[in-house]
Amino acid sequence: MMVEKEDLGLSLSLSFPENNKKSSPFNLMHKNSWTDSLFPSSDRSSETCRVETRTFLKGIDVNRLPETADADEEAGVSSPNSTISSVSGNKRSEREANNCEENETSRGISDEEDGETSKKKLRLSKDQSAILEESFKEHNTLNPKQKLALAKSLGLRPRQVEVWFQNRRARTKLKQTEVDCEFLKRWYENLTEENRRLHKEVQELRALKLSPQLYMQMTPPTTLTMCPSCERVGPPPNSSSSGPTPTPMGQAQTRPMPFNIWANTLHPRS
DNA sequence: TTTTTTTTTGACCTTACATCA
DNA sequence: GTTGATGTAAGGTCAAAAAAA
Repeated sequence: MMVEKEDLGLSLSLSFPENNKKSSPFNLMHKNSWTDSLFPSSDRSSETCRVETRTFLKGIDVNRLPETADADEEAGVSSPNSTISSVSGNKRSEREANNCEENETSRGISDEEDGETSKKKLRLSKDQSAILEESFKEHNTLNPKQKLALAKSLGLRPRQVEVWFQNRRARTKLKQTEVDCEFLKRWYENLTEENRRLHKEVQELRALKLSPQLYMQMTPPTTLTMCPSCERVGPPPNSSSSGPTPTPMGQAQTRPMPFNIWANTLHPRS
């Protein structure tokens, strides 16, 4: 039984660094992956095969093109728009069935072994995922050579690597959007609170102005200084408050607004 | 332990865009 | 400059598998 779940989930934060720095259609007849040629035994168990693959992969620089990118693999590079996948009118289910067959063959699972259940979806192994993740950290896109090399080193088809990267980019972006959204939400809440507080302060000041005697005896409830160059309201000389957190009445409240609110909190966008 | 629900993820489709001959 | 072929990014979707309830 294959239970290889690992938390390779996307982890994004408000302050993560910018660390990141795509076939012919599936050749369904081309079922011999390099894994097969490496591990030709037909009755080898999939686990044994994975262990050996793992051993083999140790020390492989997945971003380095292997010395010989064989012509068959090159021909196997596909794009999502490859003519056969989108024009030939293949039914999805047919393709998936065929792909599965191919995948399992490349993972060392024979057809006889899987029999009727050959429609099972491929699940990348822990090591394959880890290597893909590592590679993604270095480059979130792959040129054809990198894709080919990575596919070869992982025993996958270039198309699979391509798809993995496409999904990874999409899901990273989605996750980042959620983070951005959460940040904006908190920002909005703080602004709302600050606005409410300032309104209240204005009301109090107006009330005081109506009674001049009292007004003259009062110390200013708020001491604000204005930056002459940028014309932003800055903190008073003794203020220790920072950020948009609400402060009690009578204390200075400042919220320096950077030009780009993401600048110090989120990754720079391209 | 079994069943149901939710989440994850591999794969695909479509559209838009860029590049090249 | 135009056109067709090709490749990729991005957004959306589906569905199998795994995890959680």
